Amino acid sequence: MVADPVDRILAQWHQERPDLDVSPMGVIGRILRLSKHLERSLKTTFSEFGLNLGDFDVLATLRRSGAPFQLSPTVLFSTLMVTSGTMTNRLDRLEKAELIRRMPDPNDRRGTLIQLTDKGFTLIEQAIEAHVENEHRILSAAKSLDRETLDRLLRDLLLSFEE
Amino acid sequence: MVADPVDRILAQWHQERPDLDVSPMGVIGRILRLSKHLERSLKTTFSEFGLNLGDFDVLATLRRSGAPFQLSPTVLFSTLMVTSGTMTNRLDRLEKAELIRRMPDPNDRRGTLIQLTDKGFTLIEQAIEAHVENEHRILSAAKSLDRETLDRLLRDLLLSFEE
DNA sequence: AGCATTTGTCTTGATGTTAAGATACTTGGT
DNA sequence: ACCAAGTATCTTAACATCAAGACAAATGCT
Repeated sequence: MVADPVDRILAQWHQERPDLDVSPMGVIGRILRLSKHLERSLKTTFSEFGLNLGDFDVLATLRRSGAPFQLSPTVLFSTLMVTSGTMTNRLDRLEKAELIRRMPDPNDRRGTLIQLTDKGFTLIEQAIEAHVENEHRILSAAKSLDRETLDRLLRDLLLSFEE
Repeated sequence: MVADPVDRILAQWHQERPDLDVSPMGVIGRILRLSKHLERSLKTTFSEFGLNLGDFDVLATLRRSGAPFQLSPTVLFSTLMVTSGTMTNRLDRLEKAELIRRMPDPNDRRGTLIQLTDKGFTLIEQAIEAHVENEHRILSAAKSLDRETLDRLLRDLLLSFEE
């Protein structure tokens, strides 16, 4: 077995605090570290389209929601696990770039509907293709990875948070 | 099989863009989303000790490095995957809280050694126990999770970034 | 030994995120 | 129909992070 940085961390803790059962650090530490690597990789692709990760997420969420490509800010910020203030900020930015537009919600005068503009649609259509290609490249670097099993186990864990 | 949020995202993309093979989004999306959940959970514990995640990481790295609990800023920021500026900022904060101290590196006049103070040692000693306990609680929420297999697969993937 | 390159740390300015709260509107109970 | 409670969005201020670069000291090449 080849050791990774997390194995070295576990070995240090075992040395220093043999009384602690640090085994959960394996799974948790690896997920946290992987997400740093992943965000770093993904950023590169997004920046080619003038987007950061958060802005991409907003556009992609609108795009995959299907025609007419509109969702409320509340749906967006709760889907993406950010605060409402963060979403206001993102939407301001995207609106200024003319990638989305804000429209009054006809059914709720408090509400707003966020819609992809044509420009936004065209951009995310290209960005998602580059993004998916990039994701393929990233995973193919782990040659013998059993992706299906990993997927299933991650789902198990994720469901323990989401239900 | 129970669907998680990522399954729903994949289904939407399949509907909207059947031409794209979005399968890598499964693994990658879950890792990113899990890390958000995890960071949220871990934060709660750290804040009981007046720490944020980054500060905890610095103290824990020093603690597990063993006596005399000192490392250079460069070792710290490269271990923790942050920029040097971020580390300066964290160290300023921790120094002001008297949890670490900066000492000149006797072997390199450009360099600094960061050392845990007694106060820092005592604090991280308590925090790490609460943290590990919290991690056990988090993982035990996924009752039938095959943690060993998940650990191995995550290591496979992590190694593809770290080598 | 001398000089160009690299390394270690910090500074600066910009940016994205958050928590807390303000405001306007809607909903549900009586 | 009224009103309390809840909801949708935005505002504000504080904060952590980053990229770029400044500076001093160490290293390595000739």
